[in-house]
Amino acid sequence: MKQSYNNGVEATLGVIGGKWKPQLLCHLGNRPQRTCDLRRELPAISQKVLTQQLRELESDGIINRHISGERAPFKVTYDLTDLGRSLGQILVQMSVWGEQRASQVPDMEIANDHGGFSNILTTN
Amino acid sequence: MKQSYNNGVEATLGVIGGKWKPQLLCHLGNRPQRTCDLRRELPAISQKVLTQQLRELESDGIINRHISGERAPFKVTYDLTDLGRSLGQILVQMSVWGEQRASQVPDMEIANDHGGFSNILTTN
DNA sequence: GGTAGTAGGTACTTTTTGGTAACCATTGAT
DNA sequence: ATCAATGGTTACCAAAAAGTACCTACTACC
Repeated sequence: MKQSYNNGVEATLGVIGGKWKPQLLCHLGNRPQRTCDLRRELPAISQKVLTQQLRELESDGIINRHISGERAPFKVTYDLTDLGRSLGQILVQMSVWGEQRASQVPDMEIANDHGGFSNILTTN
Repeated sequence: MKQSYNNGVEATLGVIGGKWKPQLLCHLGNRPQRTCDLRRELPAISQKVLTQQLRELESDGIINRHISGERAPFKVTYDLTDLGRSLGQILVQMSVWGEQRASQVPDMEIANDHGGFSNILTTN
């Protein structure tokens, strides 16, 4: 089915808009990661949702999935594609804007800054 | 209730992430608009959701609401706050990224480009 | 043989979000 | 007197997103 957006911003939100995607992208922005690494770094995400969001990012061409080993236990690694890396600037700016805002609004907090994207900033 | 985000990107998505917010922000980025103007420009949005999203943007400090007239029919005008204008760059970049992506993915289209944000680009 | 680690799937439920339809109050125009 | 325009509100419903719980399959360890 052909998906239709009203503007570019929506199209972009369709890619980075999931609840966990920003954090996943950040961790993958640092370095390639295995599934179990991501689960350790984001203990609150369930397997189902993790797999789901990784599959979506993969089918959107943002990350690559590499499997090594023919029989279980498999070693599955994810990393950013070039397209994924091209989101870096946007994510950094959103991160900065959001952090600045959170620091000014008393009723808002950034819990455990998994994914400040400052790391991406240094590597881009 | 204190709202908590895991990182700045989520905090930003909390503000611009609604289904109609990017479009509303774009139209308001052009010039101040009345409720009925917005409804004419976005015929698909329902009254309820329009009011809802405008209220959220307002309570997030992104837009201002001005009422003129004491008795109905009121004249209600919305415009961007400084904070709202500070989102301009991010929205433009997201717009550009999304449009570029849509032009490369055959199964994706930008329907009726309400809110390309190129206008914001020129005024910022 | 039991347990933990690895990567994932499926069924079901809950929460969040968006949409429909009907309503209020007021004014001005026909 | 009735209707359209203006700017909402409310109760109810539907769809989307996320979460829970349990399942597979294989290996290595003790």
